[in-house]
Amino acid sequence: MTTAISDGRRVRGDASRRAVLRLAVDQASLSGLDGLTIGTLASDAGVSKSNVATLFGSKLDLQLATIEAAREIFIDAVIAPALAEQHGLARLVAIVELWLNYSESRVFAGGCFFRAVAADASAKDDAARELLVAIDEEWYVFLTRAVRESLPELPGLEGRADGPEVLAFEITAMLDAANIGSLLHRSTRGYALARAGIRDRLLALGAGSAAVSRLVP
Amino acid sequence: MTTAISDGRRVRGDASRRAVLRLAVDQASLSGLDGLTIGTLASDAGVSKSNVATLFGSKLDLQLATIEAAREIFIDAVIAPALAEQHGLARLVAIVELWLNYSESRVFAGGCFFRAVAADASAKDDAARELLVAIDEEWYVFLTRAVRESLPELPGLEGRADGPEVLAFEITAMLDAANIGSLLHRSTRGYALARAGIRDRLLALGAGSAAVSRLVP
DNA sequence: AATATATACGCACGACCGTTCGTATTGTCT
DNA sequence: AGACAATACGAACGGTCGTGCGTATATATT
Repeated sequence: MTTAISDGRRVRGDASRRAVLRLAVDQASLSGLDGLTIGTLASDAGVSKSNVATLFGSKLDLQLATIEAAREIFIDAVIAPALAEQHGLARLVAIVELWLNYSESRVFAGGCFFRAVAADASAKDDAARELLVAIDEEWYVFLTRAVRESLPELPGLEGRADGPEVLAFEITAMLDAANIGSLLHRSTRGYALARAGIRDRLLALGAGSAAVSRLVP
Repeated sequence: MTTAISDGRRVRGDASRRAVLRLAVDQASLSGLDGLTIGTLASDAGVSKSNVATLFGSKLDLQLATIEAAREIFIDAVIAPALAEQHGLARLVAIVELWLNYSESRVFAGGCFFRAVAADASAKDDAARELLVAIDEEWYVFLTRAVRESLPELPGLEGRADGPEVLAFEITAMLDAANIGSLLHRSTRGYALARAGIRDRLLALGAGSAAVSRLVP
């Protein structure tokens, strides 16, 4: 009589899945989706290996659930707070600052989850890669829209049909470079360079200095 | 009587090492330094597993040799041809174009070798990571010097002490973003965006349009 | 109350991992 | 010529991987 999805009974199981996934996203952000192993995960979570296996069915399903969990954490850390800002340049600047904070504060132990697993996944050809591609396109749509909504405050971008796309590409590039640099060199220099580079870019496009004041090291 | 390094006898062994390493760099560029396995490598090379093991001593030494081999291939593909260009903006533009070609033509099967293995290695704490950090710093020194030698042709960069460093960071960021994008999305769109972004950036800094004419999709 | 479902466990399987033996062969040096 | 070092191989080691099986328990549905 109830719907096919009967969550009532699965309260215990969902709690277990959530606890395992919280460890999984950190482990995957450090070692990639292949470095994510059921045995290590079970040991860290204090449960049996076969339990983790039955909870997620297969390794691939575990990877997919891990990616989805990381996506929700990312939304909570960056997307949702940015949407709380008002339209326009203020939101665009907020996205940049929130993203840099998301990377620098190590919401995931290995920095940005999606950059950490992209290298491993891009060489494969399974559902995990497809999901990551979809999430990446989702990000570009979100960021490009934020740029487009800032056009009135970025007069330098007028008359260029691909202006928003190029700027979204440049911003993403610098965010990723800051993330990678901080992981590889174990310093915060990349974050300062990204803030300086993006701020200069926005100022060159005619942004008001007050609007970009959030982007200072 | 001869030097301690007697390469004469090792001709056969060196040839074997080279053949294995040529496969190793491709495999590592696709699967990372951890995905590089002695068994698969031996199978692909048509030799025994124990042979590969004895040729390189240990897994770590194999990884280090693979990184060194990739470094030399990268130098041949990008650094050396760029140094053949004259000083200044021409060389800087050549570096960008050579790098994009190096990534797009898949000199390594998995795109840029160093970006592919950086994710896995940055979470570890061994000699492989140190070597990759040193190579990355080597790259930044090289690129920053090329920017500095272009200062007379980039008047927009005057008066900014950290100008060359920021520009080198931005260029590297866009090159990496093009590389990652082409691998994840399996399209060449990222390369066009990187060429457009870097060209616009150089033009905005006062570069002559002739000097950057190489950067067109 | 009876049945079905979802956790959770222990156990074992085949496969692959990196490493290490013993051994044969080849090339280099004294 | 003889001693020595470097390839190359086959075989086996302990370890971990993902997966499947049987079983016990707790919850939900009938």
